[in-house]
Amino acid sequence: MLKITRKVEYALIALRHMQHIPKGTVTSAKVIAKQYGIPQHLLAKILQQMAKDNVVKAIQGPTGGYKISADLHQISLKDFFEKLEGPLGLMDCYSNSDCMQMKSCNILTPIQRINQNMRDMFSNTSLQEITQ
Amino acid sequence: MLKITRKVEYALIALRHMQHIPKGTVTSAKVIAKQYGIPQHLLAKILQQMAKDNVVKAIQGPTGGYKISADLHQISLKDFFEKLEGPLGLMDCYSNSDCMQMKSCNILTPIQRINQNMRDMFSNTSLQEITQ
DNA sequence: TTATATACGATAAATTTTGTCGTATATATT
DNA sequence: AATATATACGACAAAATTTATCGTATATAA
Repeated sequence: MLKITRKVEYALIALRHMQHIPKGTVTSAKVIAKQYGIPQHLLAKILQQMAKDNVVKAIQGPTGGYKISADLHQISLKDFFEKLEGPLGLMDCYSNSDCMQMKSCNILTPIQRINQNMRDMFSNTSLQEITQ
Repeated sequence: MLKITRKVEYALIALRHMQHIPKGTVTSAKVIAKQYGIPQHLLAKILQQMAKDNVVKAIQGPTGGYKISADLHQISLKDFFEKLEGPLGLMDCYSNSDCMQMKSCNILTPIQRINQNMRDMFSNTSLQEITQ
């Protein structure tokens, strides 16, 4: 429970890697995958998704790869997580709301408080802080 | 990602229920399960685990059931979560440490900071606050 | 032209979560 | 004493989610 997924983990590893090489340099999914022991194809897909989300920029062809294109100071961890994994909530009822137990549930309000605390925490942390 | 499990959810629902009935009253797993639409057998097991953890007390036989036995002010949400689900960490490397990528991992330190924030947050919230 | 990279949908494997079943034991009630 | 109802608990099964693989298409530098 309360775990981040490998998807997010791999994304963070890749970002941190790219942040620590000369600016503008391009790195391929293959190189990163090898260096950190990540399944190459899987990492590629994650990078592709980050490219769609305008976090990184993809360059095709040989000598191609990815480089960071966003200002990581401007992206909160919450936004980043939600780009990759969808709405952030301790329970599904915050995104789904088709829970059958809705009317009888007695912990909705209290859980909402914890949930908000968690969201605030991730909102107040920038991607930059993690990958720096 | 970052979800609590139904196990924890059911446990909280049961606790909150017991907190809102006359003190000393006993409630059976069956009654709670029916009222909140929870699988009875599953809830029973969770209550049994909480009994082992001295959060609730079990009374056997007909007219038996469970009642809260601990001072919920004294139990942090972190401790409660860990009683039910084991060590709390964003990633397995905090409890396992047999991760093959340990030496090449570049996000260990940064993730540790987030992890600590999360643990602090749950340490500073009592079960009472949630179930009151 | 070739080699190497991204793009992306389909599918499979693995893991974790969630739920069920059967049997044993305790005990209040009749 | 017999019965009904509750907890106790291990084994197992179903479901859901996460993680990984595969195949094919496209872009582009050399």
